[in-house]
Amino acid sequence: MNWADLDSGHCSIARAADIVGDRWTLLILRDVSRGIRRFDELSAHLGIARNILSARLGALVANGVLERMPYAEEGRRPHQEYVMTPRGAELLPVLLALIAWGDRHLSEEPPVRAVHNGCGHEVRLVPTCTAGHALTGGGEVQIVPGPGARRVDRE
Amino acid sequence: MNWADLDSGHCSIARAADIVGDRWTLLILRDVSRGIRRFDELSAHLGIARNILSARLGALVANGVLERMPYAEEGRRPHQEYVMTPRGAELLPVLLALIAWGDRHLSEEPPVRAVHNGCGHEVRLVPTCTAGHALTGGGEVQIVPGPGARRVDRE
DNA sequence: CAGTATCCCAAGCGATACTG
DNA sequence: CAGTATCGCTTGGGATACTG
Repeated sequence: MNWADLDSGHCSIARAADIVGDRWTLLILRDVSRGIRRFDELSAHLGIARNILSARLGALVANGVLERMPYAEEGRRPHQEYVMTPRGAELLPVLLALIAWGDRHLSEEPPVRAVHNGCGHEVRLVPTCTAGHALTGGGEVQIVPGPGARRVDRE
Repeated sequence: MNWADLDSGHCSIARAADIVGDRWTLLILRDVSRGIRRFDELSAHLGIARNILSARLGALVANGVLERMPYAEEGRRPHQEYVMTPRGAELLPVLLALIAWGDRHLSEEPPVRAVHNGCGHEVRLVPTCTAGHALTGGGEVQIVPGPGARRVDRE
């Protein structure tokens, strides 16, 4: 099989990157997942322009990653919040992987940590082979085409 | 502690996204990790403009993610290859996480798979708490500031 | 409070031509 | 083969003002 014939654009990485692969989206998801959920809070914390934030939130809602919900707590004015959908919550490993790499290679001390809600201990991503082997992480993994791979049309 | 006071820009996610968070870089790393390592091969497979590819490769080398190596196999003209550094190899979990999410939510059938070199079985990322709890993945993880977090200067 | 509406700039990108 | 050099377009993004 010729690797070079596999359509690069239909790869899951490419598709996922189309949704979360811009300068702000991952940071929005980080903030939402940590409890910053209102438009003005996000705007202030991220330092993002309001129109851009609006566009990003709209796209994330359209892609089913976030959901926009009206909140009405008693004694306060009602307001909107953006919350993770299940699909959005499943993006967490992406954030964890970036945190792990950034902590290890770009900082002396970790600026953020990921912790288990229950016990408060740190959470790591352990690459595990379905045959049960734990992978230590040095060139043991290879990315190969799956059943959904497409070939590029060529003559 | 006031979450909103933590400097969003010094987060590891933000720093990592500065390096890998553009439209092409993750795809370049995917290709390099799968054995597409020469300039023209990458250019052809990705469909990226040559000047952009040049810029991206240069940045990745500058950031210590890739290394540029001259290759001289006998019988063939010598050429250049880009190979993963150890630092680059540690980005693999990011790719795995994106693949997992994209496969699950953006495709019917997985266009790419990650497999263990030794046994050929699929590799998954299992979020694991250092206390030993395996996490099933529904809202059990929280992102919190670490020791290296900085506060924003405000009056 | 939660956005839209404008305006403008800069970066990213694609296409193409050229070079050691 | 492995890039660099230009050019021009298009998008992302910042700043600001405005609205229900």
